[in-house]
Amino acid sequence: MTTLKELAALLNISVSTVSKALNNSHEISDKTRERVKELAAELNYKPNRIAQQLKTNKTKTIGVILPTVTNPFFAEVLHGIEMAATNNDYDIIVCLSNETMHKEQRSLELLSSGSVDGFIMAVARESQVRKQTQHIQTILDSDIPVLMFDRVVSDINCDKVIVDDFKSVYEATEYLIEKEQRKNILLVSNIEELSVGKLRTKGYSKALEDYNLKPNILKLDNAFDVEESIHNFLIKNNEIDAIISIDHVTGIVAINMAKKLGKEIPKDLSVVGFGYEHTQLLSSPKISIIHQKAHKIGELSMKLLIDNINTKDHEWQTIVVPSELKLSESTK
Amino acid sequence: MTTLKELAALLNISVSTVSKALNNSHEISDKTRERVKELAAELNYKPNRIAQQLKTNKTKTIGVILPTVTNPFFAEVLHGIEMAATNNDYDIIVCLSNETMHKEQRSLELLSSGSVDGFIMAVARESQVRKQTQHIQTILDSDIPVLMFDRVVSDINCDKVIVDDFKSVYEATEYLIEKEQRKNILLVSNIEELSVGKLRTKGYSKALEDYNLKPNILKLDNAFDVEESIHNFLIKNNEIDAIISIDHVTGIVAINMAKKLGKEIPKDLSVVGFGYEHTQLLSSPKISIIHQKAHKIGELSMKLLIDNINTKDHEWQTIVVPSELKLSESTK
DNA sequence: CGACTTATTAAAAACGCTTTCTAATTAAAA
DNA sequence: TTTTAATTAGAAAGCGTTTTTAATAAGTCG
Repeated sequence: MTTLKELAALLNISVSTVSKALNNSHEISDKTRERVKELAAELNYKPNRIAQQLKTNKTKTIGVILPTVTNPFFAEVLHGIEMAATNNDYDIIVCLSNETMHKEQRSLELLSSGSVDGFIMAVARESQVRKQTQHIQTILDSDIPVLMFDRVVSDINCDKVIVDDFKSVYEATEYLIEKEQRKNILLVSNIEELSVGKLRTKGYSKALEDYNLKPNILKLDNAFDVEESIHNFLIKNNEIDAIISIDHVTGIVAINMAKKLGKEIPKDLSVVGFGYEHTQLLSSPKISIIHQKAHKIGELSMKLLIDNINTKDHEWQTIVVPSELKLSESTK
Repeated sequence: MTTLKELAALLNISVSTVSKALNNSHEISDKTRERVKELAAELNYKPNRIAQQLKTNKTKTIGVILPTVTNPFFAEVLHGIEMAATNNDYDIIVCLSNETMHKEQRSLELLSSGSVDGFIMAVARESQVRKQTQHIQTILDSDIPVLMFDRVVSDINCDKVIVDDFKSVYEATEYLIEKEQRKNILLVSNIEELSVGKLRTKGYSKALEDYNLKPNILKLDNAFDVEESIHNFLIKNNEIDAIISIDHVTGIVAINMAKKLGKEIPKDLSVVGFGYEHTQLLSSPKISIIHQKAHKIGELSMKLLIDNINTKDHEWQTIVVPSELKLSESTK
């Protein structure tokens, strides 16, 4: 690795001159600037980024802490984050909490000692369920900006990018009631424990309440056999004429189970799930989905955080990214 | 942020003593060590990692360059990489090439100037197709270790972790022929363009050849409507009694289309696809899959790279991670 | 022509840490 | 008491940059 020192020695000038020349300082004459740049190019000189970071106290790196990356939602968000980072000349250090608090805490602690300029995170399930988020507040207290997305802690003050979970499910439910005249709408969920799960369920409940219908919720968070659970439930509750799944698996399973019971979709039963573009291809008929703009969430998060970092008096914002109801073949 | 200097000043001792005390040097007496550690704990001192990295010339960070992370295979690999990294006290900086060469090159260049101790990468499609991999060789030439997984450049010498694409499909095909007496086996693919796609197809072709059966391949790389294509194909080729899908989508679609045509699975038709744990839940009957040990690939890659970094005379290795045929309900 | 800018380069300090080398103190040995 | 060894602490150099300050040469002006 070539260093400034080496360049300086070879050119018989001082280190500072070399540095300034490479950074196009006006203090340096055109002639020496040329000489320096020429040699630098020849020796393929690249400034050592660690040294720069130490000196400037800026890393141009963001710590990204995700519960998991095998969930397509987080994968898509990560994609958005990475793209926005690249566009702004930032790198990302990715840590996976695996939904545990101690891993989340460990990553925050480790990276907060100089490695990153800020954090983007979705809170681990454990931290959220046990309401233990002191470790996050600690980071904020030491003046490192944190942005939370999707899974958010309400009593921590920071930038947030969230999804309109309540509203999107409310509207999907409303659609089934108003446009399709459904009366017995079942909600299926395997994420009831999560804050987003609760919000989505509330959207559903509120809609049913507003239309004087009776709610029906099938919780599968710890179900041993999801297929069988749904299958049995549908047998016992034959009056069900619509299903809303608030995760990206149980909706498709519900379609399969309903078909198995001889139900015609969407004639006898409508199904709406959560999902992404290619999710729809995995069921027949193709499932109607509530599509979260995961990529956009990632992109916006990164932009907002960078803005926060570069602005003196940045004020906390909460951005809501609306989801889109993408109707397909599993609804009328 | 508390620094060594501050601690030293408060304790009225020198910076070097503080440093040594915190690092448990034998040169420091128990008494002062105690004093130092106590104050450090009180002020929540954490050594600045950037400074450490500059001083020691080790970052304990690995650059991970992936074509994408929305493909479940790479997501799973990333998960494995991250876990192994954590277990060995390493961080990862993740870059996505989006399958383009210039992004891949940019990331390599940027990170190679001090930011990481090594790279793990799967070559971008563009680099692979155009056979432009000089930028990777450049990194190796500057003595930064690189490990390639899955998508590999044969004429670059470095550690490699690959999948037995040919063999796994050969054996799955063989299984259908020998154990299930299938005679008309169709291969469905939407990744025919990729090197892995070609390898998998070869495994299928070879098996059919060895058993004197006639191959039947349905390419859907650019299909406008995957469902319809498969549906129509099955109508026109009613003799098909088994399907192998070499991606993680078309297998499930095939199951759905076959059911639509009144075929009973697996009685009339067996289906084997590629996939991961939760893929199986998305079809009914649950699809039998060739399961790539993506997580293991990631884990092994990281371990091997770290070994490379810490060993003086490390010799290049190529590790093959066998895939597993996970039979489920879509086969007899 | 001496004081005063201006342009250009060099020197030095600093970022926060590790580590080697040196110095001082104490205890043990002679 | 002197010598030697062991223990402990400090000073200083250095990692590769950036940036502030100082130095030198050259040009400007009254």
